[in-house]
Amino acid sequence: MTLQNTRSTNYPEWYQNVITAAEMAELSVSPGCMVIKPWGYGIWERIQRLLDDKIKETGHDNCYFPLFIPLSFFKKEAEHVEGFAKEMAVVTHSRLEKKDGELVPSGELEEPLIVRPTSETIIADSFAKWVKSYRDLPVMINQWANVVRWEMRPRIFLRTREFLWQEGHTAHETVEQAEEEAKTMLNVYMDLAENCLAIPVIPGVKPPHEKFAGAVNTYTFEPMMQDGRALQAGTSHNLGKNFAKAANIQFQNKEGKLEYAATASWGVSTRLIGGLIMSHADDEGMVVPPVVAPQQIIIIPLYKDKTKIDAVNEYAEKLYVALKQQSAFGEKLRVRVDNRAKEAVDKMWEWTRKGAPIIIEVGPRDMEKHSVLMRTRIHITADNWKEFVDFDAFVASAGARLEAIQKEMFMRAKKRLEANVHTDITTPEAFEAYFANQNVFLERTDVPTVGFVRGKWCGDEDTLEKLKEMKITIRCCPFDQTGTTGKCLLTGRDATLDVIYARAY
RNA sequence: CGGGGCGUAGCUCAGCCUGGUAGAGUACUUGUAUGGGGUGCAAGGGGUCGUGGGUUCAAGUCCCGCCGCCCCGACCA
Repeated sequence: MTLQNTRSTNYPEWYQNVITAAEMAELSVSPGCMVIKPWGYGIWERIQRLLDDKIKETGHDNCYFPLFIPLSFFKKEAEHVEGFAKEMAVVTHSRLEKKDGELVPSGELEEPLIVRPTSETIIADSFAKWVKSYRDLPVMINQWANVVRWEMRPRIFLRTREFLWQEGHTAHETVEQAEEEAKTMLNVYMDLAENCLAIPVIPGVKPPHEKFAGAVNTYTFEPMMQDGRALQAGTSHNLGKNFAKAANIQFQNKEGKLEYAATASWGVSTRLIGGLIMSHADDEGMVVPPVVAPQQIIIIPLYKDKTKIDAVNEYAEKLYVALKQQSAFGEKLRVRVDNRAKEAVDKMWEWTRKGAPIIIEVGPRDMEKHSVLMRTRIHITADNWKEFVDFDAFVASAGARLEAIQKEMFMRAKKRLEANVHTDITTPEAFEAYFANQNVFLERTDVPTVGFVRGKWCGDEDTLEKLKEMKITIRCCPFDQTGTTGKCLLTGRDATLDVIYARAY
């Protein structure tokens, strides 16, 4: 089976095809929710493990807060509730009763419970109990959890009603410290994106109208998908004293005076997997960067000569054992022998669709030559798709090969990003003409493509309406501001702020 | 919540106009010939045709109600 749609013919359908073909996830019978299948969940587990280490290295500890949050908690921070009110799942009853043969909700709760869309409010409430003195600060915690946002138009991995994420929450003595925390964690995320997921990003700060509801500053990194759209992959917020005031997180400072703490929060979700797909997958299916691949090397024994099945199995096992002792990226290799009772060629294509970085086939011919047949996923469409490599030479080079694949994947994506951030659009007319085109696969040459535009923004109120009209968003104000004065791309007025304009998911 | 479309095998769909034994491709099982770039041939298993009612000797097909899903809008840290 090849994908029904390609990136060129139908990009959104192609995305769905990849997920199905790679057996990463499927839509559940429960509307708007997804079933994450082993290969997709395996990638999430890799992300979890790598990020969890970084979270702990930066001084945070894991803990767990309740799924249900009393409705009243959301009344405490006005902006916050406004940001989430339209997508909350509300629990109003505690049991079912049989009435006229129908099961109907009964036992109405005194106070409705919200299924957490995010946990700032309930965690702030605990922080208020935990923090009495400046000696109790900072509090630095993280939780791995599921959250629910009742999205109207779900898209698998990108926008589902329930998704998995981590949310870090911290409390500090000063707003400056909260600010530093937010920036530190943005750097952790960028490290994850670039060095683990091989996704280059543009970091920056969100403009005021795109901030997290209730935040002082929201930091973000914005990768570019293969159709030139941006995907908000992770954010980090300096919440200032807003949530502390709402939840009454107060402490006595060194002078003995009561002061409100400053808080920060940060999160990334399973949406990263959507970003991974749209950054790396091709028309043959998924391509997983070696660092996050649940299995990095797949060994497929060839059984065409039935008299040699045992010998081939033994040969495959020998290769497996040898590879398991090798390392890449400072970890032992993850290798699997696929000896399921399926045709070898079917297994080979299955792992191709799943995007395993290296697929090895071993058969009687290889045993004689003491070699293996190697194929790297990122070169699947090249002419020299297969390579016979000496057994020992392959074992010795396996780690380095995976590291080279990781690097090449990152460079490919970086090249694409750099080639599609346009800085030569300087007038509102040129801006409108550019975004009049649709977002399509960036490698198409038959139609205009659309990427990011980096240009000036005056920040005036009337620009927001125009953005909405054009369905363009300001992704971020990049950290590397030029400081020059130019014309706002929306109004033509003088402006000095550089921003990234793009269509987004 | 407005506009449009669709519910038939695990999946993609035909059959409906013009009522008369439930179909194809694919996937799955078995056999066979194959086998290092996606096999060929043969046989087989799998369906309350979304749901409730109506018309009829007879309903997947015609009529009415309901439910669900998809697309376009609105909405979307």
